[in-house]
Amino acid sequence: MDLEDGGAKLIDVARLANCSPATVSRVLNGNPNVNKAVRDRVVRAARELGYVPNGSARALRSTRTRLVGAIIPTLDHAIYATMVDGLQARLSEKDVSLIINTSGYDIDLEYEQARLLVERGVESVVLVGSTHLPTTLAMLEQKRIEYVYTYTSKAMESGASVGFDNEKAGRTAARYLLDLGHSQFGMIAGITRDNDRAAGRRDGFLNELERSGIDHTRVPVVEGAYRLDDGRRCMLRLMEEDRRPTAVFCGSDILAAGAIKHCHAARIAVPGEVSIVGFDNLEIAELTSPELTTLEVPARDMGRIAADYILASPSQRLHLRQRELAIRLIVRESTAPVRR
Amino acid sequence: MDLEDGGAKLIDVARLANCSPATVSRVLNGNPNVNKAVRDRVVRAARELGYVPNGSARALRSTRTRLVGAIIPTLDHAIYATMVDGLQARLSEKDVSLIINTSGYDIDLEYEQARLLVERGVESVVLVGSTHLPTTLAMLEQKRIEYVYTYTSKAMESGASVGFDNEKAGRTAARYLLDLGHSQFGMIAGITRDNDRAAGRRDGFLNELERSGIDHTRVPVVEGAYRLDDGRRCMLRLMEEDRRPTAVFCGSDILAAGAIKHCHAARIAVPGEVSIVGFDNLEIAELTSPELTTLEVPARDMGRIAADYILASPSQRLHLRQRELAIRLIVRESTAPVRR
DNA sequence: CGCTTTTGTGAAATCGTTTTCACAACTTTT
DNA sequence: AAAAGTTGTGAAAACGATTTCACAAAAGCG
Repeated sequence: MDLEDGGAKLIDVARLANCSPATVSRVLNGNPNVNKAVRDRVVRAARELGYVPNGSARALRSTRTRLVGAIIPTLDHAIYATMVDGLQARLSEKDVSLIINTSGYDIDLEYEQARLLVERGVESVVLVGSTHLPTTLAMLEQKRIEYVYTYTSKAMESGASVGFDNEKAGRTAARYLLDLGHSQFGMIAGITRDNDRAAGRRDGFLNELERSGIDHTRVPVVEGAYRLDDGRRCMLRLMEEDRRPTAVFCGSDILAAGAIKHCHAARIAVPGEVSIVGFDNLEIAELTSPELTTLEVPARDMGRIAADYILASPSQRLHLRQRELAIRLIVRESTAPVRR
Repeated sequence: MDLEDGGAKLIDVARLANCSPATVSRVLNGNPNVNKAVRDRVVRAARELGYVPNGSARALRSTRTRLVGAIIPTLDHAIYATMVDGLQARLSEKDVSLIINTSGYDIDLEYEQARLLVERGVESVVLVGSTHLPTTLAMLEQKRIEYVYTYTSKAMESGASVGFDNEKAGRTAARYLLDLGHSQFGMIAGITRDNDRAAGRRDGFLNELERSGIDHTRVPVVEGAYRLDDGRRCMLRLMEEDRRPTAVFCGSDILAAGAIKHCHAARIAVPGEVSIVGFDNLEIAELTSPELTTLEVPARDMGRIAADYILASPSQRLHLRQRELAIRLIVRESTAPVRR
C-alpha cells in the first residue's frame, strides 16, 4: 500500500476500479443507476485505497457543504452547552457538522463570527435570542442562509424560532409568588443589555406584579452576571432596602444559588424570611439547601428541535418556523407562603 | 445594488476594480506587492459588492482550511464545555473555526466523527484522553493531521498532549486523606471503561494507599456515571460495607455532591463521620454543604493551550508537544481529621 | 547610459469533485 | 421489425478561488 502524500483521490479510485470518475462519484453518492458489479468494484477500490473524499472540492462543485454554524454567548453556562449538545447530536446523525462560536453576549463580535461562518459556507445558523445587528441578519438573508433563533419565541419577520416566552416565564414566577401571599418583591436579573431574554423575564415579572396593583417602580431590580458571586452581592443589595423583599425572583439558578449563599452567611432564613425562585433548573437547583424552586428551561429540546428544523426540507420547514416550548415551574423548598 | 442570487464573486470584484482576479486575490490575502491605489480600489469594490469569499474554493486551491475539529465525550459536563470554550475563544482570534463533535465516551463513534472531520479537511483535531481506536490515530497520521490529547499528560509516541497526570491526582487525594489519619477508604469512580482518566484517578488513589500499607483489594470502589443520582446511589453502597469508610474519594464533583446528598438523607455527618473529596472544582463545589474539598482541573487552560499548540508553526510545536499542567488541592469543609 | 534587479500585474493552469450532456446498448411498445 | 424508451457509462465543463509563470515598467547600479 502506497504511503502517498495526501492520500488517494477520486480519480485513483476510478483507475483502480477501471471506470470513469463520474461513475465513482455516482457510487459514492448513492446514485442508483450504477451496475451492481461496477458498484462493488468501486466500493472495494475506495476501501483499498483508504479513499476519503475532499469535502472542499465536493462543496465547491455541489454548493452543499452540510455545515451548520451556531453562535452562542458562552459554553460556560450549562443551558447553552446543553442546547449545543442536543443540536450537535441530532445534526451529526445526518452527517452534518457544527461549527460553534461564542460571542460573549457581544453582538458586534457576533457579526464578525457570522461573517466567517458565511465564508465557510454554512447552510444554516443557530442564534440565541432575538437581539442581533441588522447587518448580521441582512447578510444571512442576502446569502440565503437559514437561521434559527433559540431561547425566544417572539414571532420574527424572518428566520425560524424555537424557544419559549421569557415574559410569560417572568409572569409565571410573579403569579406563583403572589399566590403565596407575598407583597414585597425584589429581583436579581441577568445583565439586560443586548439580552432580550434577561430583559423579557424582568419585564414579565414586573408587569404581572403591576397587574396585581403593585407599583413596579418600587420593586428593586439589580443586575448581575451569571456567577455565584454576583448572586451573593445582588442579594446583599436587595436586603439593604428599606423594605426588605420577602420574595426574590432570580434570572438564573446561578444567581439564585448565590443569593441563597448570602442568606446563609447573613443568617436570613430561606424560605422563612425570604422566598427565592430561580430560572433554568440546572443541576445545581438540587444542591442548594433548601433546594431551589425554579423554572425549567428545555435547553436540550431547543437544540434538538432547531436541528430538526435545519434538517427539514424547505417544504416541511414552513410548518416548523415557529415553535414555542412550554416552561415548567418546579416547586422545591426555597419558596413558602408569606409569613405574617 | 444588485440582489443577485449567490452574491458577488471574486471576478466581479476584479471587474469593478478594473484589475485581474489574481490581483484581487492578492489584496484579499494581504500580499504586500500591490500598488496602494489598486489595493484601495479593490477593497472598495469588495465592500460595495458585499463580497464574501467562497471558503470551499479557497480551501480547495490553497489546501488550507483553517478548520479544527474537536471530539469530546459530551458538552453536558462543565469541564469539557469549559475546555471547548477556551479552545474556541483562542482559535477564533485567529479566524480558525472549530467543528465540534460529542462522542458520548464511545470510541467507535469517535472514529466515525474523526472520519467526517478528515473529510471536511480539518488541519488539527483535539481529542480527550488517551484511549482511542488505533485506526483513528492511523487515519489522522496518514492524512498528516495534527492531533492533541487533552486531560492527559501521558507521553504518547505521536501527537501532542496538554493535560495533567490523573494518577498523580489520585495519589494526591490519597495522600491528603492519609495525612488526616484515615485508614478506612472508599472510592466512587467514574465509569472506567474506555476512560483512561477515570481509571487513572482510581489507580493512583489505590496505589498510594497500598504504598502506605493498605491492602487495596479491601478498598471498595464503585463506579457511577457523572450524575448526582449515581453519586447518591454509590455512596449508599459504600455505606453498606461491613467496615464503613471514613474517607471517600470521588472521581468528580458531581458524584461527590450526590454522595453528600446521600449523607444528608441518611443523617451521616460530613465531615464528622465521613470525609469526602471531589474532583474538578466545578462551581457546585461551593454549593454543597459542607463545601467540597476537591482537586482543581485547569479545564479552560487546557483548551487555550491546545489552541496555542495548534496555532503554532511546525517549528514552534516541537517545544510544545508535551505540556503537563498542575492540579491543585482545594481544601474546603468536606474533609476533616479522622475521629477517634 | 546600458544592464541587471525589483515591483506590479495579468493569463492561464490548477485544486478534486459533481454535473451535464451525449451516446451506445438493451428493453419495451406498437 | 421499426420506433420509442431505459439504463449504464464516459468525456468534458464547471464550481471559485489561488498559484505559477511570464513580462512590462520602474528602479538601482557601475
